[in-house]
Amino acid sequence: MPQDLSKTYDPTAIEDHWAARWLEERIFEQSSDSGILASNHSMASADSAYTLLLPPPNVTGRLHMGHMLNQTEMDILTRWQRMLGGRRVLWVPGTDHAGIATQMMVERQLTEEGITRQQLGREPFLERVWAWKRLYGGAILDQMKRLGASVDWSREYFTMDDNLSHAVREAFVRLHEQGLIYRGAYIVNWCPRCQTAISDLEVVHEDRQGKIWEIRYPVVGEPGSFITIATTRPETMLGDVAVVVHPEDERYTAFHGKRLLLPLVGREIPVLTDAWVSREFGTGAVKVTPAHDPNDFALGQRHGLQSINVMDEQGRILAEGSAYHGLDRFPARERILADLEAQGLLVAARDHALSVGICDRCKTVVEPRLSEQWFLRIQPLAEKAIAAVEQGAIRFTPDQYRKIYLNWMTNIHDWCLSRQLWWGHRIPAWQCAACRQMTVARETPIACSHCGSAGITQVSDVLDTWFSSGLLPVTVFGWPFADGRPSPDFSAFYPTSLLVTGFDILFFWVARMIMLGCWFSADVPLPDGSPRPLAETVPFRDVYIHALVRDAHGDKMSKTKGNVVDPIETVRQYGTDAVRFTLASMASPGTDIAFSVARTEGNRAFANKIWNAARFVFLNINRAAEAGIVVEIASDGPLPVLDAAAPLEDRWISAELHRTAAAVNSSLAAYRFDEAAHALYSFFWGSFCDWYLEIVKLRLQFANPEDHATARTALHALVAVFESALRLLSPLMPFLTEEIWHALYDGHPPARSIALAAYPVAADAALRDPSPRSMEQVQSFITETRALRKEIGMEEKAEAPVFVRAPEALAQTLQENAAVIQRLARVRAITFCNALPAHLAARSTAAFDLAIEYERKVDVAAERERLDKEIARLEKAMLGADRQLGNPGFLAKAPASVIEGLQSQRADSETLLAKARQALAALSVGS
RNA sequence: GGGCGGUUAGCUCAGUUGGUUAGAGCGCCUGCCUUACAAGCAGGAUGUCGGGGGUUCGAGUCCCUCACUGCCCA
Repeated sequence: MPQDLSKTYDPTAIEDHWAARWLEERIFEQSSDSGILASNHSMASADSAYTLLLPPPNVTGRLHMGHMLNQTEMDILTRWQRMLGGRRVLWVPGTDHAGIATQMMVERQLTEEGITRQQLGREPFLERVWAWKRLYGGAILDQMKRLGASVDWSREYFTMDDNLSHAVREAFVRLHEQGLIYRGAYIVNWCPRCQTAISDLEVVHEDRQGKIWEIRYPVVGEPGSFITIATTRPETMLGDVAVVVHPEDERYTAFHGKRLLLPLVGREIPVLTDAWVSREFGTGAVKVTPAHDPNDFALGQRHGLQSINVMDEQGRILAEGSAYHGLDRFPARERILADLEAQGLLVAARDHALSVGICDRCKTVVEPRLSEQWFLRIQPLAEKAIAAVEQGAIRFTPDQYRKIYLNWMTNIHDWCLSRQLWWGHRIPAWQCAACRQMTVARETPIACSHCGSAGITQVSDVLDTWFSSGLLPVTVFGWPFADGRPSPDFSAFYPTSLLVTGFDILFFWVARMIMLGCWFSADVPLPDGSPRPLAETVPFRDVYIHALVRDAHGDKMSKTKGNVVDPIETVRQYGTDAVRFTLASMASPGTDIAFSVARTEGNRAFANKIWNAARFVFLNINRAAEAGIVVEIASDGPLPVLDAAAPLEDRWISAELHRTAAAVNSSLAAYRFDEAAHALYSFFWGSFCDWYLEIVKLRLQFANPEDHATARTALHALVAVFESALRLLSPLMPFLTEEIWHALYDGHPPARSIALAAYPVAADAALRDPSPRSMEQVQSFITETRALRKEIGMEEKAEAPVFVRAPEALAQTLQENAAVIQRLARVRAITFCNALPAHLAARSTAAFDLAIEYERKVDVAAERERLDKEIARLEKAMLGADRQLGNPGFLAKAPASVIEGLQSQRADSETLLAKARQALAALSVGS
């Protein structure tokens, strides 16, 4: 006897329980060399595994809707694959140390205590960060656990773990040995607040209203003569080393070779010519500040100019002895402008729209800054990464991201790897105090490799966080290998099957994983010992890029707008299953998700519907038991296929279930989570609950022993279909289905979890069953009868005789299902006749006419309006059909099926039109 | 400046390689506590598929163009 379910569906009660149980029972753990596969292969291979890496959330993070969407999609796919069987399924979780973000959290703490990290010192500071991580770093994974993500928690990693840190060092040293890492002074994006270099990708551009100033630079030795330059950044003039004009700009030909006196500074600078200068922009004369602008830097290189740095790490002016020294860059600008104006050198200030670089993390205006950094020569890696995608070894869904990826990858710049932070993987390079050379080594060296001096110190920079996360697909499976032989995990799980992520980290992470994965796995032999071809070096074979989760109106969620929907809060209100189902049902590839609470509410109602269907099933199992009937619950085997002798509704619902299974399986294979969700929704609600349960009630009679055989068959089919449908729904609503499934088996299910049961797969025989046709006819008759009842104002509970005119075959089907019709349409007797009795309220379809014997209270005006509309619609349809059918081109070229379809539709329209006109006439007579 | 999307019911979105009279959820209107479910049941209304032009026997779907809108890159 199944366990009782509470009267109302309470998601939190069941979800907390199962989330904890799944963890305790460790049902999602997967080893590399054993598992569910009963195979003879001695050597594991990645093709027999379905593997995903969770995009590691920042250790500082809290779960947001984007995470939940991402994890819902991965969880649906892994649960689905796990249930399908045949492959070892592994989903690996972990967190990212998130250099800047984490360092900021701890620095904020220090600020409250009134100290700086510099005062604290590097080692004690790192201790603080680790302490912070131990205390708060697990929050986001705890949230994941509550949501029931079917990851293998035994494999949880943190990017600063010893083994992963060791791998990062190995990767850096190898790249250095391969001559791909170099160090040099270049212009980088510098955040004066974070006080570190940041990558191009971490700079967001904002269009702002700024100004362009025109400033006179006097010509040396020619009083009264000057060039007027135009600039948007006057404060950098302190570092000017030249003024350039276009060589063919006739306005400035006379100035070629002259020298100018740099205002406020008094330094002499040359006038140079370079075709890079745009004659149209500003005055056509540009000041050159190589230390503070990437274009100027390039120009300075071409012309052999000196670079003068006039700003410190915090964006303050660096000009010893000048009045501006120590001023922040923005007040300094005002001061400089004022001074220029006082000297009569500021000739114009115009409004000018410009794009300003902002630090993505702290929103500070980024400063282009000349500094010593470590770079990765990216071209050789990019070539492999391009080839892998062009060869189709990595597929993007939606495909448009392939183009975006290739476009970025072909225009890629060398990667600045160094960050001026303390929290992260410290660069394994030591500088010699004696010879200034760098020693790059796997193990901490004791002496300079160039001059042998013991006076070496490790560079203070750490590596870009994305360097370590880019290595994850190889490092989580054990690379580098201790004995040079690939680890069992690597052989079993690399390449991984799929990466699910958002487009926002396409370049940050996806592209870098492809580059680093292809690079470092290239010399790892395949499990059979053969060399690894490019297609097998990829970190994943498929990339599914999902969209952004927005608010219900399609606006981006943001704290300032106050429209952020907290997933955990929403889950508390509606249940994880409802939120998951909502996200899945809206996850159409390439389209952002407008997350709606109303829709979530609707999906909680869906969960509630299934809950109550389960209660109905259980109620009947219990009633049967009281009558001495024990129902054997169909095991978790394949879907039931019913033969022709079975009752129509059983065959119909079985066929519907098979169709749904086919739809869900093919939809999930194509990442169409929305289609899978819709198929399940309409099956459970539209078919199973609305029709099947109502019909099967007729046969579930346990009072009289003579009904028991019928009831037993009905109950058996009901339970079999319901149990299979639960398995079909399980990947999308794991908690609800787990709870009901266990209850159905009264706590003794055939597997520890429904997630370990078999996934339903459609059988061709069931898909070919013609029974749905007859069932649809019965449904259509019931629906028309109900509509007619409403039309004539019949009370809900009233029953009345009904008359039917229908072709022989249809009449027979209706006759066979008379009991069903009587109950669902609430009619008394059904009389079949050749002509309907006159003056009864009637309705027609192309297939049949029906009339109800009831004192009609027809709203004549409303009915006339309905018929008028109907007639207009049919006339239009007829016209359209006639136009096409009268067109020789159509008849000659269109497929026969289309022509036949249109002809029969035209015939139907014609019949209906005649009936509608007749009804309209009768209405006039009757009123 | 370069590139990529989007525009379908009141709202948020589906709509496969062009093919019969364009769908869903929510919302709305009407009537019902019909013993699984009022988080429910039954019935109902709602679209010149952004505008214009073209290709085709046939266009929401393909092409051109305009408008509006979003994103990415520089």
